[in-house]
Amino acid sequence: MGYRYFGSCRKFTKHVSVTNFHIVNFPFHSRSRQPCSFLHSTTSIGSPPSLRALHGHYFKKGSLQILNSANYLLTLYVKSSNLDHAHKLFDEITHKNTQTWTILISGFARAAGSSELVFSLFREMQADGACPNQYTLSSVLKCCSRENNIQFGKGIHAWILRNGVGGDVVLENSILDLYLKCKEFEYAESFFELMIEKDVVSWNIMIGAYLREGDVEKSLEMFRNFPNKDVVSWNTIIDGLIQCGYERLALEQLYCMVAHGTEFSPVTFSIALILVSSLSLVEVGRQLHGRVLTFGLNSDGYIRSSLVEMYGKCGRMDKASTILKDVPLNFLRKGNFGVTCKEPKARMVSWSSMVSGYVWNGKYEDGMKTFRSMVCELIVVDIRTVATIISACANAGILEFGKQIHAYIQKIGLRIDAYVGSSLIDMYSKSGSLDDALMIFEQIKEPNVVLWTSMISGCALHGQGKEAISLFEGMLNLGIIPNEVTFVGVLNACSHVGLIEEGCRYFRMMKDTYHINPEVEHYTSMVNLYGRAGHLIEAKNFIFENSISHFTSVWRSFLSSCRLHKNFNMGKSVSEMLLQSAPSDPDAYILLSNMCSSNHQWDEAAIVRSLMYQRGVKKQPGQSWVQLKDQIHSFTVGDRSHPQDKEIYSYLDSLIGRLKEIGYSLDAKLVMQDVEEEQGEVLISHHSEKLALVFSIINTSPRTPIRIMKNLRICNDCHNFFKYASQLLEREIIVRDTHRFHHFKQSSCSCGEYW
DNA sequence: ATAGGGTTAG
Repeated sequence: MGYRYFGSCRKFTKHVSVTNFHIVNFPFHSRSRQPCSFLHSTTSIGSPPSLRALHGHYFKKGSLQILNSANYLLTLYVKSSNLDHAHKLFDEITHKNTQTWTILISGFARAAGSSELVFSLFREMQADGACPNQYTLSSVLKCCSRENNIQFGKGIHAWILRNGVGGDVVLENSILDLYLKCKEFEYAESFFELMIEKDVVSWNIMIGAYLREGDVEKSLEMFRNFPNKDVVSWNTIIDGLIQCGYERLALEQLYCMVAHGTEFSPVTFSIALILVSSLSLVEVGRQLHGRVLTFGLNSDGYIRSSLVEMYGKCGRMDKASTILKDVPLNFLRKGNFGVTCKEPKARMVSWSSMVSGYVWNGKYEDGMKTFRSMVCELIVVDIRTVATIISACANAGILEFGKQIHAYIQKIGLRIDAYVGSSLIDMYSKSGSLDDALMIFEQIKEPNVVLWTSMISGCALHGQGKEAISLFEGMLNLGIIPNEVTFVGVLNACSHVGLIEEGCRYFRMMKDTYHINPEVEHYTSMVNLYGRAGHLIEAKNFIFENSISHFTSVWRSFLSSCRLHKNFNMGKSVSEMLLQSAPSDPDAYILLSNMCSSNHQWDEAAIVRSLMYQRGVKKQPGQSWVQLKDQIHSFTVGDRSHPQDKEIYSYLDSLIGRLKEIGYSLDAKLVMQDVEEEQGEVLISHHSEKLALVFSIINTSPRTPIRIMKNLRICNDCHNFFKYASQLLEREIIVRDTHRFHHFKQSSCSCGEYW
């Protein structure tokens, strides 16, 4: 498994490491009965055209005024998601009864974006003299809880109390859900306590609500103490744990579920597939796939989309593509309404997972092609799906593709909300175009904390510390409450430009004013802040005062600072700790070895390197890529596979010569001791970013900025090389490495020599 | 008729 850029990961880090995770056979029960009986019980009713024929027939006979026939037809329209036709038929019915109103209201209540219609229908219903029953009320309540309309919901609750319709467990569950979704927890809890009859749904609602709030302990306790768990209870707890970031706990619960003898539902499969793909348990994923096929569940659109995502994340795009295209033939013919109404959504998700999958796997051209065929096949994407794709582009740093999607959004007239806005800002700033990011930021009408945070983090990434801070202050002035992610951005911004006092002040503000417990990112940023400024003793004290010496990223940052400030004694005394706590982290060895080399301790550097090889620790191969028109050109060190190979190498040689004339020198010691490369042959002159640079020079017009992405930190020599190149060629060179952007201009770099 | 399946920022 190679390293990839994951949309869900923090910064440009590698995928979660699961090397110490045992792959075991998934303990499915062999005595499984029909796991998903409802798939077989779905009634098969005619397709929409035949419904319209039936409608015409009834209309001619005048039997639409016979309520039973009219209501029956109305039900058929609603069940087949033909809400427009249902509404027209509804208007034709002159004498409506409670059932007529209820069928239409519950139909619209299930659909998204029709809440206003539901509320007005409900008012008309009462004005018409029809009395709402429990079904009507639950439907309207569902609508309220989805739209967070507590006002209208409370009105209904009051109406229920006034009219004494209460006491029904289903209705009370709807009320409970409403208060929980609207975050009125105290009231909801006492309501739950006072419910005379609680069923499994009531418990599931409570457990799900605690998980949405991130209260894992409370929900787990409730879940464990509840004896009558059903499959939804398990699904709720497993999915909730995943959402809260407790993937392993979720997997544990999945195994418990099997041990408990609870059969999987289609939802379980869907959740389980996403879970195993985020843990990279490919083998378990394949077993699940087999199980899905055994049960004939591959016709479920949601399951197919989870399979596409799983294979995409495992790098098996071939498999993902097969699943995307192999829609079972019997599927559309079956006229299975339960499935059809979900199908467009599921198709959309599958296609977008496919696009993101290609991007994650570095197959950008395939990603773009897939996106284009998706548009050609008239698959409508919603705003949130687009956000996912843009986020994948952001992590890959593929500006051109991101721009195309941005253009597509504008073309189809999707309103750019805070969701898509944040992903666009992230995409533009991670692709090196901070100006475009700022432009988006200014366009968004309803900003939220995520939007501000993406802009702040974008500035931090480009070393624009002052701008990040003024944005942050502006956000506070608007009364937007920062969260832990916002502070990561602010602290990073401070550390990138050495604003120690401000950084310390914001760190205190985070703890004291906003009561946010610092996480490893905040601590690392603080250590970076002190270390970069040369306050190594403060950094070390900070590490011990906060008992954060078990975090490897903290030591990594500290070691970088030791190297920067040439404090070798300090560096060596901590590097052992780093090696101990992270014996399989290649960066630890490289940092230590580089530091020894810089201090002319060649023997020690060699020892560190051989230790690394002995322990089987492998450095991830360096890779740089640039985008030219529609194509991504990717290079590894000493790469000779590019069609323009000869041209690139001869230009590179002459460029090295010309740069040497203006002062560039290749540090011989660095060449000898360079451990960035493990191939034995020293190829520092042919590092991937140099190849990418030369390729761009050859293929683009003079003076246009060059943007290069790299999956590792840029090395000392390349950094130096690029500075001279920017001077000689009078071009701006923008390099994104794993930590930040470097803007090379007129022989200097925006990072101020610290990275 | 009530609960559960992909959703932006580190």
